[in-house]
Amino acid sequence: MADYELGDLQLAIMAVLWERGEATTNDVHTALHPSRGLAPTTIATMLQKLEKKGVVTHRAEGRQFVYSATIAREDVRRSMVGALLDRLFQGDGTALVNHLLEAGDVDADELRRLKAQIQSGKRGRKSHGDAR
Amino acid sequence: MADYELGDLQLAIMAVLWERGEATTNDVHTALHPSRGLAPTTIATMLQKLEKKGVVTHRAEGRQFVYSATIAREDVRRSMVGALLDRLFQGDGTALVNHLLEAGDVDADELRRLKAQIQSGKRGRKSHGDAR
DNA sequence: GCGGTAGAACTACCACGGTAGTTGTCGGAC
DNA sequence: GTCCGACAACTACCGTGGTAGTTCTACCGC
Repeated sequence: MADYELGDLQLAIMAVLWERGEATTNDVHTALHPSRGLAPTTIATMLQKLEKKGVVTHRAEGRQFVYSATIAREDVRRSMVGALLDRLFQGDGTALVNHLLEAGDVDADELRRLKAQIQSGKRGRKSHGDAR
Repeated sequence: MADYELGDLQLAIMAVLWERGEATTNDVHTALHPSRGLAPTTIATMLQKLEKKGVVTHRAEGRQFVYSATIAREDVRRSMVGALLDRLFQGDGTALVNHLLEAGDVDADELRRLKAQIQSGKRGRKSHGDAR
């Protein structure tokens, strides 16, 4: 059930991988450069660290490495949100939703919409046993 | 607008301070010992680090220090939830609520309750312009 | 064939959370 | 007055995210 705790840059990199399926070091660097302006070696190093950690793998394609995530975004979200929930809200999810409302990160309308969506069947199971 | 990023132990300590208003090193240690079994010096060191960071202050009472938080729980929540939101959900609060539902951290009933509560007036101000 | 270049590998560093031992000090008990 | 105990201060150390320079290597073009 692993407990993933990724840092900021790590998540940014993972995001690229999740969005594209796979990407070379260069792809990731290019994608992140505008917003972070990091050296390519920094990305490469991070990718290596992520690999040592087991959350990404690579495959060689000619001279370059093509990386891809080995864990699902959902899994990371689950574990990180869970950790935050425990640490900051003593595990009380409702308190978090409440906070989100207070902070204006979601508004009541969206909540309403969400609720409606839920009731319209799409819900019921609780099979989040795992995945991939 | 400060950006608080506290670690696990740090939050546990802050939680004690927030709950009690103030507490001595020993109080904190005693409160946390059952769950974490840490050495008293560890707590003391952490308290010092938190103080250097500016999130707690102390007042001497006899020969011991009585610590108290200088920042509100809400502020920490705001900044940490905000960071998580950006990093993991690209800032989409609704996606987080959705995740919470999927993960079973809140259920639709609670959401309904929350929504009802909101509509019944308790809401309205949205003064999260800042604070202290 | 040779040199340049692209990209991986290796190494290094800093900051900081977390953990704790050691030392210093001050006040209270005898 | 002296010694002990409580507690703060100082110092240290590890792991890891983040950052990047330097080195190594292999391919490509001339």
